[in-house]
Amino acid sequence: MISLTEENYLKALIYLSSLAPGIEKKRDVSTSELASYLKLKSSTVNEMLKRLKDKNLINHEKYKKITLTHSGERNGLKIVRRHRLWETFLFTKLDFDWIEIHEVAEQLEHIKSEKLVEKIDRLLGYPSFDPHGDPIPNKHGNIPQRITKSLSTVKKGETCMVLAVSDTSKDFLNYLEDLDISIRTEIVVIDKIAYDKSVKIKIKHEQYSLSREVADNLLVGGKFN
Amino acid sequence: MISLTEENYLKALIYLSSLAPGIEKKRDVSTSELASYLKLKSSTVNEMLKRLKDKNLINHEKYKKITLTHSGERNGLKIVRRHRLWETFLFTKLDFDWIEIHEVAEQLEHIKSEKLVEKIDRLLGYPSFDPHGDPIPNKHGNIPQRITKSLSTVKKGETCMVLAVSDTSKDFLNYLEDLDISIRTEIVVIDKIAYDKSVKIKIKHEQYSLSREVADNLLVGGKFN
DNA sequence: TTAATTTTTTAGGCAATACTAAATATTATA
DNA sequence: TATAATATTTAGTATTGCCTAAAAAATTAA
Repeated sequence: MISLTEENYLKALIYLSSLAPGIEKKRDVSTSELASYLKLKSSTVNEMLKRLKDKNLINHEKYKKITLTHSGERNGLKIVRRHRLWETFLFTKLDFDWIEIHEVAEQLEHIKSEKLVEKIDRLLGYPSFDPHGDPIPNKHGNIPQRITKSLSTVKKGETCMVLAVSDTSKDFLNYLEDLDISIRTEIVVIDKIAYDKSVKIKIKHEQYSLSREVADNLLVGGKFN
Repeated sequence: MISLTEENYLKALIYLSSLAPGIEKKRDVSTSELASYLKLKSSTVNEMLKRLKDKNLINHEKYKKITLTHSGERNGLKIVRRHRLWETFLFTKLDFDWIEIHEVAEQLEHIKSEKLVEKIDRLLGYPSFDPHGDPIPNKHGNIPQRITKSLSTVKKGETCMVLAVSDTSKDFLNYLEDLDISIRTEIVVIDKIAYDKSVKIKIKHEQYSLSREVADNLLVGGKFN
């Protein structure tokens, strides 16, 4: 039996080792990195690492980096799956805002019932991506892939569609909401300013200028991707 | 902040003091009664009582009975509300069996989000009764009333409708499922056997004989109640 | 109404999960 | 390479929520 707290550690390890933006292939994670991500002290994390190792969920040698075992990865992905399915449910079935869904899903993801997850999955029509555009691992732990690129790389004159964001902070999501940008929003790149790498865009006949930082964090695909 | 464990104590107190079958008006609850209901030791319960008292959720004097404060009652009813709304959701929206819904709802009832509960309530069309026929307290803690009587009290020849059960054990629910009896099932009382107080009934042209015990635990109302 | 029984409370422990402070190991820098 | 800086581990503490065993109070019964 994996406790709620242990589940959160596994989820954090999955995120830091594979899912965080910019990670190409799996990377090992340090105790302090995990501690700072979870906002806990290293000593606390260290103790938990012992327990996770005893349960064969991670590999960890004294003073070395942490990697997930097969079982740890499988269990971690299960939690990611639940989290993203619940987010999708809250967004599409209960009309929660894009911004509110995360913290409720943080709780719902720990509900222990295989059947419940499968029923929700079916109710949603077996979605591959959540409302943030992130892929939902299937029940076997396979992660659907989709080709996305940063809005910064889109050429002048091209039209693209927002598929995901690489920053999910409240500040960023709120800003996007102000701009009326969400998943599946169509964006036309009108101009690219060489000086500060900012981008002039058009959304439904409204023009905006996005800073380089914002453009970097908007992941887009072809219009019919 | 009320912890998950504290919520379960409050829910148990609401049940034992007001909601358990056969309770007409509120009754005080003893430590040992609560302990045995929660399958915990009296000493454990005793400690928790101190915490609940500190939080002004119960009244409790040494060696005396326990009563809920206004705040304790309100909070307890909130949990009952959530439990019954989730049961209704699982049953009507996800096609869970009558029998499976309880233990999943036991987990879901602790999710902390007012908004989620209200959204689920709306999705369900603001139901007054859950799939077991039990009343769902509204957001102000008011409990809808419905006149029900035991099947044992129905006269020979009368038709009635199952509205609730006073035993929700797995054994009993399974037995009802075998008989194809669920909420809103119509029952015609064909005969009442004085000898053992058993009841001959008809459900959709099928005849059965129910023991006194079973008839006692089936709560019915008039056909159009 | 005293004695036996039951209930409640207290005392002392344990596991999970967090903390601070101190010790130790590793890595980086001068 | 020696030292400074950083990371990790250990040791000791706190809280929640559970336990057993024993003491104290209340209730029941002879």
